[in-house]
Amino acid sequence: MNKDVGYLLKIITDKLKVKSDITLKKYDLTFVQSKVIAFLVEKNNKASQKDIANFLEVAHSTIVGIISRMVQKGFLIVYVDETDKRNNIICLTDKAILLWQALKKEIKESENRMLKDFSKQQKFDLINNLIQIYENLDY
Amino acid sequence: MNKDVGYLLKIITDKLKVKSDITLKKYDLTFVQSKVIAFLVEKNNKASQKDIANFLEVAHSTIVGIISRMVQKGFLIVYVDETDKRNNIICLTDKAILLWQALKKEIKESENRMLKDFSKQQKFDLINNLIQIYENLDY
DNA sequence: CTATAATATGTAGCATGCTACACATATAGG
DNA sequence: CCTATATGTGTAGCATGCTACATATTATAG
Repeated sequence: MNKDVGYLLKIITDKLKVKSDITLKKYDLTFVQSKVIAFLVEKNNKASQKDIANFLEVAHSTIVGIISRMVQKGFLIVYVDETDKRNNIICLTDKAILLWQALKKEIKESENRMLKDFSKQQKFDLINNLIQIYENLDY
Repeated sequence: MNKDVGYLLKIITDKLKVKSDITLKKYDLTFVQSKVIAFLVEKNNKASQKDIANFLEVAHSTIVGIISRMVQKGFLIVYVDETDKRNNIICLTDKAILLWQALKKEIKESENRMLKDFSKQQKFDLINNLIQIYENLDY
């Protein structure tokens, strides 16, 4: 196996996405879509489109498609913020809220599977290393 | 910052791709395309389409687009293997070979920037942890 | 030899990322 | 108030992933 870190990160991320998409298919959700629901739950079911883009750290144009597909499937509702008409406000539908407990379990299990047999210290070091790499990419 | 490992891996990979694409734009190449050239150099400038897909660990259908764009731009030549007509054989053009030294330097620098201030031991542990995560995803 | 299985590639359709450009709405400075 | 700037969203066009299906070629079993 090639041990270049950039390469490893890429193939892990691809694989994680494929595996997660398979797991989440029974809910009619994708990996990224599940992250949007998790974020909205955390934010008490109300966030602007921009907030979601900031959380996922993607370009605003990327979010447009993700949200519109989730609206299409009945997971989200979008309305214009009347106090600042530039903002789209995004909320979960009942359908999404009802899914949350099961979804939360899947997300936790996915993380546990990924870090199977990692000690607390190893996890801590790994996370710090990843944050360091993320920051090193600000050049 | 959210410290979920799956999330960290994703945003690092996205950022690495964006940064690399900017760096490689002067050669008219993308991150993935540079990996194809690196692989072909390593393989003495001859590999099947399938070999490249295996190396990048992507579906065969993904490779079709990557190779055809690289052929379009004059970096690759494709011909059918006469000893086994199922295989497409891929080679670098002179244009790609002439780029290689500069490209190699960029790839190395990218890796160094990413792991700036990591000790040898830290790098070693990180790589082993990543390999472990990759294997844990085989469930 | 011939039928079946395995292997390699191609195509269609989709999801998720990006940049570049356009437009609407708010905010701030004069 | 009005103009310039900042902020949020939308669209177009592209690159890179995927699955599912189709086709061509080779290998293998009977």
